[in-house]
Amino acid sequence: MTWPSSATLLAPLAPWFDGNRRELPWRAADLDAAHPDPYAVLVSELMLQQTQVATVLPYFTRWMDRWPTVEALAAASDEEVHKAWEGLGYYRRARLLHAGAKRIAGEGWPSDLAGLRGIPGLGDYTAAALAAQAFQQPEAALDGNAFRVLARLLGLEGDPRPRARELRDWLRPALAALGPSRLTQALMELGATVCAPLPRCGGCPVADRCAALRLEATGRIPPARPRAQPATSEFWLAAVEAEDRWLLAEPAGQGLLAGLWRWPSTPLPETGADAAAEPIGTYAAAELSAWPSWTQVYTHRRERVHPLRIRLQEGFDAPAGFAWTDPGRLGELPMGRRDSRLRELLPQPGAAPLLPVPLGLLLGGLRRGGSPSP
DNA sequence: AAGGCGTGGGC
DNA sequence: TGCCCAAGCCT
Repeated sequence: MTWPSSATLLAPLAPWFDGNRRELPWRAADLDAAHPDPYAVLVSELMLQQTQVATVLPYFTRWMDRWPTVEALAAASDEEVHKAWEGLGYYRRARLLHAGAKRIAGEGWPSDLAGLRGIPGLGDYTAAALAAQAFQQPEAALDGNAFRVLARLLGLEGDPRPRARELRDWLRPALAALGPSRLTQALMELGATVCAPLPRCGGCPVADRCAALRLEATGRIPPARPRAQPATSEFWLAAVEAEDRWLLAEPAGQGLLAGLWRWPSTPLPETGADAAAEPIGTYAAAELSAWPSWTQVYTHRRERVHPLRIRLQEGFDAPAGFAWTDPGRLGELPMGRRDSRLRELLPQPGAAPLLPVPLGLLLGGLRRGGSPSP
């Protein structure tokens, strides 16, 4: 089918956005000029990948306060970058942003979309978002919001993402006519606040021309994406203390919780396994206590976490991949939510464990240099 | 190219 | 409680 002209169809979005936009710290006041701080846009875009605005706001403010320029970020250490990202999730973004800042600090900003696309962490969407919002180039940034808005307006059945090239070509005249930065942000803002998965069409400036609304198909367009719900597995998560130091797994280079410090952990033994009965032996735990468990949800895993504190009378050499850590440094280490949650529990009194603790398994594995598990 | 990668909010 | 989703990217 033939679509109407993008500039005509989307024209009401420009005045709507000028009158309804949220004030966000990375947004330029003047939407018709080049952005005064492309670095701010870069930081915000990386933080906003798969993350809601409300979650990002405090992180963004702290980040820009600490590293106000791309050069400042380039000079930061990996550990402090991860610490500043702590709790935000998808930590690879922090490493990619750090790497991207180093490149930009050394080589300057790329002048076009292809150059931006080559910066670590910038995919099709983010590179175009930067080109449009920071540099006023008529590049179409299609994120989940834009895909949803355009799919509904045009009445596209099925997943709109495979039609990205087609949609970008169609969108280009409207970007030039309405302003690249303005239209890019208007599309996303409309998707985030009005044309949400559950839409509020009463407040929509383009409801009069929306194919999905006309067809009463906003519930079907775009279609929801199927997701697998993995089974839950159970783990002990152990704060092991000896001679006033804590045993921690050092950051891994890849995989779940890469770049972050973790407490030792081990799966709960199968019911009836011998491990639970294994003697503590020479480890001589002076104190053993537990806190209530919780369910830790990741994208592709669910863990039932049983937090535990073990104080030993004597230490032992940290196995490969582990390190004994001074209490004063504990708070400086970047951790994921699971591990920071146990760190926060430490000052609180625990109780006697309700489940049999496989101390032999856990400590034996550690003493033999078992690989750190996430 | 399908799956891995975190966390919190809304309903 | 459980399920869906969120300004995606990388391999």
